[in-house]
Amino acid sequence: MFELSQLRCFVAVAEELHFGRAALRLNMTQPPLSRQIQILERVLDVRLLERSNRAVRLTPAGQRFLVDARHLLKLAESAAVLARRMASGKAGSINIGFTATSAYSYVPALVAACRRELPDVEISLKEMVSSEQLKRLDSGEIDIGLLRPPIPRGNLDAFRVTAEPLVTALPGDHPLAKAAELRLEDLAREPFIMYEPYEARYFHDLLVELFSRAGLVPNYAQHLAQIHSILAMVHSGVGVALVPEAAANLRFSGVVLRPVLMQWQRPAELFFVRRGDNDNPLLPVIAGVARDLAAQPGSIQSMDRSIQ
Amino acid sequence: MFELSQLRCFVAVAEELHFGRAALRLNMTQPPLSRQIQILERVLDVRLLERSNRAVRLTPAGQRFLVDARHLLKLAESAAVLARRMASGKAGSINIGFTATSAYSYVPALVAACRRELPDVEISLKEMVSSEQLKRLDSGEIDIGLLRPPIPRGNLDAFRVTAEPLVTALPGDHPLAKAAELRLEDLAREPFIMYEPYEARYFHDLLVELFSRAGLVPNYAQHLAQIHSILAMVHSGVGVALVPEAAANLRFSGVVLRPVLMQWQRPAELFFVRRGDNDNPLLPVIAGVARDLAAQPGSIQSMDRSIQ
DNA sequence: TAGGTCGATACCTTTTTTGGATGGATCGGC
DNA sequence: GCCGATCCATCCAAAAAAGGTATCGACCTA
Repeated sequence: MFELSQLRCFVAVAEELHFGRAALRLNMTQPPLSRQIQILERVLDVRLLERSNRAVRLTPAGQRFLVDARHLLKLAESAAVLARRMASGKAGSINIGFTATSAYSYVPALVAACRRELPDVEISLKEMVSSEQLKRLDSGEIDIGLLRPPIPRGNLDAFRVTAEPLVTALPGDHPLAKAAELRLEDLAREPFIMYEPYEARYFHDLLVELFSRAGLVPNYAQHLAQIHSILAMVHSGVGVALVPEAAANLRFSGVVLRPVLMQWQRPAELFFVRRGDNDNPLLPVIAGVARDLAAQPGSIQSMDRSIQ
Repeated sequence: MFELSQLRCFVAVAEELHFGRAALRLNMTQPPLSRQIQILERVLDVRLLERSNRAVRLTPAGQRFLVDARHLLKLAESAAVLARRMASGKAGSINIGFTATSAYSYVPALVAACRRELPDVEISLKEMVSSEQLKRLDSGEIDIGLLRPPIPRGNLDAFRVTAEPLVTALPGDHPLAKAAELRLEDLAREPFIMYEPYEARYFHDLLVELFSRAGLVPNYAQHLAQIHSILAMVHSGVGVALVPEAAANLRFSGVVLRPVLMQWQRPAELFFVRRGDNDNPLLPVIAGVARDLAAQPGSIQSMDRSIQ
């Protein structure tokens, strides 16, 4: 089979229709160029150029082959460029897992930043609970997890990307909505909408500890896993709830969010997690983007901080 | 830039994930194979394979490059195949000029035969008068001319493909239509529709000589260039005409064709003409098809010989 | 017919590639 | 934990390929 260097020789001769000038262009002398063309013709078993001692011209097969040769050279070049881009993490594809709640704050910001800074990167997003993400990280089905603690020891690299305070969600016409700030004790007296202990284990355990440390026993009206379901219940007057601040992005009409005073506080944390031995060259680049984004909290935790 | 041989090396290693086996497949030993891969990686400035001393695996960039490498090799192969096919005259494109009258008989048969025997050949047909064809043959705009005599001396190769008798065209209700066969003298007494002396010079000159040799002076009712126009005039009762037998293919209703007895006969001839120095490899192949077709007259001169 | 042009060829030099031998690292069995 | 096996990388001498100079031979021009 022929080689790409021979194609370059052929294209030069076909364009110059003159071996001497083509050789000049290729930074070589005429005899080896003649030989390369001969080898190419012998390998193909096709006469590509008609050399009539006074003029060089393309045969019909040569004309056709010239098109293909140019095409091949162009493809080879772009394959090299693409490989370099992928190796440097400027292109490629990556699978990201995220929790349902992170979709209200961090995930859109991360995706937007990646689209802006890495336009040729294909990001595929999959919503799944934290434990599922850990499993899929291990199996390699996702490259990045955006998940809640706890993060098990092992070959996982992780860093925190958001830490949001919890705020109270209550119906707009609720008496407590008039206050600018609530205390945890106020909530314990109201019917309280709680997180599911399994599907929303992180928030469930967080609130359990919160109330337990404050010595309060809330009045659970309902258990739900999804924040939007919880806000819908609040809206219907079923009770009040504690939700991460980014829930403001849902703009649930008729529901107001109020800061809540607590003795013992712990923010809702989201971690960027990846396997230490994942060699996808995009990973360090996207991790950098994710870290930069986490460093400027204003733009992340809540895309619109006005709490109505 | 890299070479195709290096792509073949890379594909083999990527598929075997084992340098030794890949080298075996490539009919070489392992050390040069290792080096070729290293050269490829250095040229690209991209790590394609992760060699962990116990296992070989593709990096993400390598995975992507493998796709492109396979694609390039496939394209190179098909470019070579196509060049060979074109050189052998099994593929390619050819420009054919033809006269208006030949479109009723020989041209469709030739095109059909080419499509059948040379399915990958692209035939472009251009109708033009014989003199125009000679000009375009000379300039290289057409490769083949299907034209009427005379054919000038020069670097043209030509052979006759059809020789059709002239037949009389007359209205179905004409008194002479009852006869199975007419004599030329019968026609000289009728209003006669004649060919244009310039645009249809061949037929004009042919008929002029015909009548002159028979010592007849026809009564010219009208001069026209195109056979279908002439038949339309016959249909309208403007007069009678002499047309090549293949005009039967037009199936002009209300017009009948009758053989005509002549002392001095000359058929309407059509020639396949090409430049001697045209190196289109399709030419000899198509000339062969054309010659074969000419050798079986039944299928050509008239696709439907029944003269109504 | 002499001089110039241009691709092919001959021949030599340089570079590249090849393949056997070997090195070094890792894994598995005992 | 040692030993042998496996496997890729490296070294080196030999072979092959490519490149360069000089020259040939055909052809065109003057």
